[in-house]
Amino acid sequence: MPELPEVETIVRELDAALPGRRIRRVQVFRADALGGVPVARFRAALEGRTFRHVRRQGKFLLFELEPPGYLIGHLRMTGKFAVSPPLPKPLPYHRVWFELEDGALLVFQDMRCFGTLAVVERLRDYAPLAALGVDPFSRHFTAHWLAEALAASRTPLKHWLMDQSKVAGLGNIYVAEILYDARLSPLRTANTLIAAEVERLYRAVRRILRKAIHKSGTTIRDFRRVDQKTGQFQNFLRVYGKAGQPCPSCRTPIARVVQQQRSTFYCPTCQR
DNA sequence: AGCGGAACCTGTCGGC
DNA sequence: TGCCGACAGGTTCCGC
Repeated sequence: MPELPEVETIVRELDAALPGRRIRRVQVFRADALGGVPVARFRAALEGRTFRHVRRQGKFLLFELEPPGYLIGHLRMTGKFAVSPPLPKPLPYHRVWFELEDGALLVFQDMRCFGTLAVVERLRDYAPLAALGVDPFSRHFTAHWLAEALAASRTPLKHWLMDQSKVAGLGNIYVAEILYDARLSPLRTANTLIAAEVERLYRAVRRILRKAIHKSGTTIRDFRRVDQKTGQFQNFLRVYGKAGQPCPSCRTPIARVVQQQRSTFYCPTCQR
C-alpha cells in the first residue's frame, strides 16, 4: 500500500499527535510484525518510554523515544497507524496497541500481516535502514548523483526505481506516474539515458512526490490517514491502474505489462 | 549483475 | 450461489 507520500502523510500527522506522550502499556494481539522478537521483550523495551519525534526514511517510520531509542515501523502492503480514543477491545486487524497515559491508543493494524515493528537503541543497529539508498528529499539526491547511479546499471528503469537500495521510497504507483511525467519507458535500460532524460527523470521524481504529499497520498483501496481520512492523489493519477484508457496527452490506450511480477502501466507513444 | 519464481497473509473481484 | 484464478500500494530469498 504505502509509498513515500503515504508514509510522509502518516508521519506528519503522528508527529503532530505523539511527542511528549508516554507509553503506559503495550498489547500485542498478533505478533507477526515483531520478526520473532518475544512479545515480553518488545513490551519491556517500550513501556514507560515517551515519544519525542516521528520522522521517515524511505518507507520506514522512525519514532524517536526518550530515554533514547527508536521504534521503527514498516507498513508493507496493508499496515496502518491510527490514533484512537480508548476502545473496549481490538477491532479486526488490530495487531498492536500502544496505550498512552491518558488512555488514548496508538494502533498498529495490518490485514495481511506483512508489516514490521522493531525497537533499537541506535538507528545504525538496524540493518534494513543501513541498506536503504538515497531519499528523494535528502540533499544527496541530485541530478548528478542520479546520472552516475543510472549509468552503472543495465536493469530496466522501472526495476531500478523500485530498488530501495538505490532510491528509497518509490513503489509501483509513483514509479508509473514519475516515468509518465518524464516521458520515459519503464522498459528502458537505466544506462541508456542521455543527460536531458536524466534531468527530466530527476525533476519528475521531485514533482510527482511533492504533489502527492500535498494531496496527502493516494487511496485506491484502503490507505487511510491517522484520522481515517483518505488521500486525494488518486484523482491525479495519469497511468497507474488505467490500462486501456486513453493517454491524457495523445489518446493512445494505456498499456499494461508485467515486470518483476508487478503490473506496469505506461503510454507506449509518449514514453520512449 | 540481473532475472524469474516462490513465499510471507488476507481479501476482493470477475468469470464461468 | 459457489468455486477458482488473478490481483493487490512491499520485500526477501533462492537458484540459474
